[in-house]
Amino acid sequence: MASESVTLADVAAQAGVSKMTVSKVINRKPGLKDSTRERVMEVVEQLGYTVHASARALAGGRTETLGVLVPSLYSQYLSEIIRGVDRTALKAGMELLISTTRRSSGPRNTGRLAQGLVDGLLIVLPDPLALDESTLRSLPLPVVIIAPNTEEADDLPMFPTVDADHYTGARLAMDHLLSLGHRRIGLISRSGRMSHSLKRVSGYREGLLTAGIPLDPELEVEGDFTQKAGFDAARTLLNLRVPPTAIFAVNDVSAFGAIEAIKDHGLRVPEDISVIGFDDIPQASQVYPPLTTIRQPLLEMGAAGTRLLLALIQGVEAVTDRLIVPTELIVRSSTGPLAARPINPGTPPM
Amino acid sequence: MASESVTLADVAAQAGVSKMTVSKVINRKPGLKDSTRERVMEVVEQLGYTVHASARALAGGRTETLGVLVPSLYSQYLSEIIRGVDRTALKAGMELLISTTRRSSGPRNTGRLAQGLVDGLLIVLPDPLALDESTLRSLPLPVVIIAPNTEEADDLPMFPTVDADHYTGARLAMDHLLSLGHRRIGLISRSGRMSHSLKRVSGYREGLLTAGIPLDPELEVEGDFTQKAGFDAARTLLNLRVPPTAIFAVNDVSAFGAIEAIKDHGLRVPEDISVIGFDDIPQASQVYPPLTTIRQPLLEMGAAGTRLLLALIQGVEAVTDRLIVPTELIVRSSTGPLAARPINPGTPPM
DNA sequence: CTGAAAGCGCTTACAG
DNA sequence: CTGAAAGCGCTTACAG
Repeated sequence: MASESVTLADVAAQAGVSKMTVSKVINRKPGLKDSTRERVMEVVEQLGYTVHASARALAGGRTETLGVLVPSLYSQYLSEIIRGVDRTALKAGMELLISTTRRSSGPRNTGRLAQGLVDGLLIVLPDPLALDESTLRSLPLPVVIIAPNTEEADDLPMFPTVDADHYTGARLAMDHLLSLGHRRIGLISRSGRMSHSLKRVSGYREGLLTAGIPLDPELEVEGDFTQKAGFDAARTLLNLRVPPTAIFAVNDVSAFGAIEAIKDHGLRVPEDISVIGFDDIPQASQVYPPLTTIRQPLLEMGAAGTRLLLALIQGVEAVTDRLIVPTELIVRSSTGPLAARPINPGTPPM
Repeated sequence: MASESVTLADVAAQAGVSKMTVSKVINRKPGLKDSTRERVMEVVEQLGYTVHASARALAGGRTETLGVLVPSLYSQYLSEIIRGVDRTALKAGMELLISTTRRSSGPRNTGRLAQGLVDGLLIVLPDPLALDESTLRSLPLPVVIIAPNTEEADDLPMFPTVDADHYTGARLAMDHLLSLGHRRIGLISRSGRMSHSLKRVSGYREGLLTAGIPLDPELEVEGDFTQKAGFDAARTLLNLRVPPTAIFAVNDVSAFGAIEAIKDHGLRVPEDISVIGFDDIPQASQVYPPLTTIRQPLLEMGAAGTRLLLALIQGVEAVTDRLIVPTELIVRSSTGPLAARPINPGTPPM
């Protein structure tokens, strides 16, 4: 299978020029006769020559490649960010190499990425400090961190970060529900101290308070970002003596579970209960009913982080070290105006 | 940020030995005094030295890294295969570098992977020939293809392939439904000529025929693997004069859509209608009701492909060039025995 | 407009 | 048990 590799020297010999000249042609450098350029290109085609990336990296430093480090490939959330990175990298003529941080891998679990294979590194960190700080500090190349899901983002002063505006997004969700007339609004949150989730919970509470509605601890149920937990949490909410007329789930997947639970309970979405999610993962528009949610601009976050990194690589001073990308309300069909009639016959209208 | 890179030479100088000796320590080669080994390791730790992957690749050939080439990172299907690859690679002490085939990227769109960065390449090809044949032929390194979704797998005689047993899986699904007493079984297929889907359709038809049940074209509705299409297809099936009592969707996502449609129609799963999917994506166990489905052993496929590749790299002759991994019936809660009473009051029991 | 030389950081035979 | 030399395939100054 392994057809022998063709090298620069082979092309040079075949074309009757020096290796340098071939190198210049390959790298589109100026200062060559067009005829020379053409002749070399012909030989390149004919021999099927491709640069040996490692050799180029060793010699020149430039790899024309960006690295992306993710905890896993296991969520659409991450895939979407990577898509944004991919597009922007592509436009800039950079290839992409992706690697996952693995529990038991070699030293400084950044895989091969920090070892001279790429010009810069994008680290996507949805979990609190998946990499330890000393690992981060010793990275010998430009780095940008996307979605640093940690309260202590200030602990990472050495790198620029990109994140979405979770708090404002949650306020957007609450304003939407409030404007539809809902006053009794349930929350499906996430256990633990993920800062994303905490900020969204703050948005929920302050949205309520700002509207003059007192908080009711009964209405806040913990989930864990899974559909199952969303289902269970919604069921708890539905069994309240006075159930909510709307539910804000801090992520879409929980919202899917909530919708299942509501239907299962014999009620309809949004006629009887409205549901709003957060994230706007691709599936959000494909479920039934299509989910109203807060779009977390994953694609843009990937793109913005990439642009930042590209600037760093070129030695340009970053405009900002803490980039916050705005979130957006996406109204679909899972939310609607507060129904005139009470949900449980016998319960007085609120 | 870029703390200057520490090289082999730095370590050698600091430890008072030759570069060769340091190299031997790093690569765990025999023939060194333990005391030397220890002294070098200390300096390595102290200086935070890591090998420059490119330099090693250039000099030695060995990169201790496997490449995975995927069309995108955008499906759980692919992620799951990669997980299998990741695990097996990890056990073998190999790092993983992932890249996507991008429409407008450089020559021979295998990204940087074919350019001396890895010892071997795993290509995951769920779409028919995403890479053209000449690209494939000129790959100068060991290659294994996973899930070659094409009728013309024989067009790729140069590489070993790994795939799941789609036909038998579909037969398993039909046998399950048939054994529950269902006779009128709807199919949600996929348009186009994807061989995965075609094999599953064959399993559906031959399952029916083998049970002595004639085919009814009305019962076969085309989807496109999305939840929305599954929803629509199921609705079509439900509106038939004599609707099916069970539905086989050729992928899980379509099955999710079908379940939505059934609930939306005021019927229950599985009491009124049974639904079985195909793939067993992680979500299948998280939806409500948990989905009965055919498990496509994605993880095992990734692992098997990796083992094959590892063997190729070591120059071992592959045991087989066409590895077919068995599928498995996973019974959960979306299927049940044929109900005694008819679905539509007024329709005579079958 | 083109080329000969040096060197990137490592490993592989080969000596001692 | 340890080391000096050559070379992997490229690019970067520097000449001409």
